[in-house]
Order: sequence, then C-alpha cells, then structure tokens
Amino acid sequence: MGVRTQAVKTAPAETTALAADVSDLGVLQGLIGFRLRRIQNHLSRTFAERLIDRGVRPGSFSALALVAANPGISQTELSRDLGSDKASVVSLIDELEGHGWATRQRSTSDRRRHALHVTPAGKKVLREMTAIALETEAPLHEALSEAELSVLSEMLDRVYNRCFAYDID
Amino acid sequence: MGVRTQAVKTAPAETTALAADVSDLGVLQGLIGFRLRRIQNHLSRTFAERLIDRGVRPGSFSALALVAANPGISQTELSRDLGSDKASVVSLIDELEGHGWATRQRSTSDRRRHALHVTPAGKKVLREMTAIALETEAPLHEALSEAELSVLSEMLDRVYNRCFAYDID
DNA sequence: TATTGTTATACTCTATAACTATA
DNA sequence: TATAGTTATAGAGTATAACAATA
Repeated sequence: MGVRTQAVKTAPAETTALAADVSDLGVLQGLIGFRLRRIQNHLSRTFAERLIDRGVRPGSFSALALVAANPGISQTELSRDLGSDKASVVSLIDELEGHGWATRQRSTSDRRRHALHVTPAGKKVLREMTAIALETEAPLHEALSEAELSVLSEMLDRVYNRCFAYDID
Repeated sequence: MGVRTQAVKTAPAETTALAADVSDLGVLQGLIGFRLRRIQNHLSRTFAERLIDRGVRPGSFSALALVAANPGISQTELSRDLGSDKASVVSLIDELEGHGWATRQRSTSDRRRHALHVTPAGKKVLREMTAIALETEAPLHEALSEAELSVLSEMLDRVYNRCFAYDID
C-alpha cells in the first residue's frame, strides 16, 4: 500500500511508519489552500455526521456561537464573520429560529436591520454542540501541542482578519 | 460599522484599526474547524474565478500537481492524498484526460489499477496554474512571514498525515 | 442612491451505493 | 472475498441576481 514506484519499493527500511506513505506534494508544497481544504473536508464531514441527529449543520453551529458571543449582531455582520454571503445567512438563521434557538428583532434605530439574539434553549444546545465540536477536533490535539494549536489559531485569525474579513460586499 | 453593542460603542479609542471590527468568537475560540473553512472558502472561490477561463477547477489543479509529483500513482492513492472519495477522483481525472493533460495507463502487474501520468502539455499548464495559485495566495504573504507560513504548512501537514490520511476507505 | 434582508435559482463539491473487472 | 475504478444519484454549501423595505 502506498508504494508505487520502483525507487520506493527498493527502499527496505522506513524512517518512520508514516513518512513512507506520504506523497510528494510537488508544486503544492508552497501552497496552503489545498492543505486547508483536505483537513476541513474531513473535519466538517465528521462534525456533520455527529450533528445530524439534532437537525443542524456545521454552519448553523458557527452562526449560533457567533450570535451568542455578539448579541444584537446583524445578519450582514454575521456573514462577514462567517466568511460567507449574506444570502447564505438567511437560511442559517431560519434554521436556528425554527428550532427556537435564536430570534430576529427588528432594530428600532435602523428598521432594515435584524438584531440577532440567542434564546435560553439556544444556549443550552450550544453547549451540547460545542462538546461535539471539541470531540470532533480531538484528533488535532494528538498531532499538535496546545501551544501549537494556539499559534495555529492565531495565525489563521490574522490571515482571515487581514485578508478576507472585508471582502464581503 | 461593526459596532453593535453599547459596551463597544462607549470605547472611544481603538487599539488598532482592525481589532475594533473583529467579532468575539465565543466558544469558537477553542476550535479551528470554522477558521479553516472561512479562509478556504475565500481562497477557493477566488482561485476558481481565476481558473474558470481554462475550464479547470481547484480540485483538478491539486490532482494534476500530485500526479506530476508522483508519476504512476493510482486513483485510490490520489483520493487519499486529496482527502476525498475515490469516486470524486474519477471526474477529476476525466477532466484532466479530456484536456490531454494526464493519462490513465492500465497497470500490467495489477490490471485493476490505473497508473496516472502527466503529459508534456499538462506540465506546461501546471506551471501556468501554479502561478495563478501563488497569486491567489499572495495576500497570505502580507499577513504572515515566510517563516510563519512554513510553520503553518508543516503543522497542517502533520495534522492531515496523522489524523486523516488513512480515514479513506 | 445605498443598504438590509429576502427569494429564487443554479452551480460546485463531495459522498453513498451499486456495479464491473480484476485479484 | 476484497480491491480499483466507474456510474448514477443525492445532498450540503455557496454564490448570483433581482427584489422590497428602509435609510
């Protein structure tokens, strides 16, 4: 398994059990986009599987968490924080509101805006979903130390906030 | 813009121009899945836009790059490296083969396997697409130093190889 | 005129399951 | 029995464009 070239096949000893089966990344070596995707692909799929009983999607969890942490946030602001389009947020909030986990309140100062809030029931389910999210990311804690995970998070936040947070129309 | 709570509004001085508009991540603070997604979302969308003239998708680029770096790789092995299902690889290779950029060669030792190879035309277009990919990721180089990008890549590879590279059936 | 939220629509990505040919 | 590749299909996630209400 994993052996495809004569050159590799003739190498009798493997430096580590893992390294031998890892493909050369070629020009992808200098890029991080594909690295983000292949990890995120696994994580979101696993998370979605574990969340399916509750009728929620990973995106709804992120939305609920952000509304809980930023009470009164608008949908457009939320779309910026989620890194997606404002139209996508509509169905997310529809879902949360349908479960009775979040509310839309028409802003009195600017009647175009919906101020979003999380209900007590929403806070309860958020705690449960957070536990599932942590469980899903548990494997990361075996590959990376806590210090490394902090560094990783900080770097990803810096990238997002400096590069993309203001791209959304 | 970005100000939504009275507490924030009463803070007159902003530490930095950016920090003031960044939402509290709440329980997402301890998670990295959503951080990966929102960055990857932007990157892949931009990359796809710039690639559309050539009739390629981001996934095809990754596949082409991996086949170029690992001549003779099988489709199942490729699916593992891409972090996706073997069925997804079929259409990727169909696309590359349709353009004349890659070939499927039935393995003589195991006639079930397709040994994948990149054609000279494929190598040429790979160089062009690599330039577009680098251009797409250029903003990352403003947010992170080269040393930090190396650390980031290494950490992401460690996560993938230790956690997910063997999950694929 | 510009912005918030909405709807309708379509497209991309990916997975699942069932199939074939080979082993 | 198990594996490599294929096909058909369905679902999740997201974007675009056009629209109504409000600023």
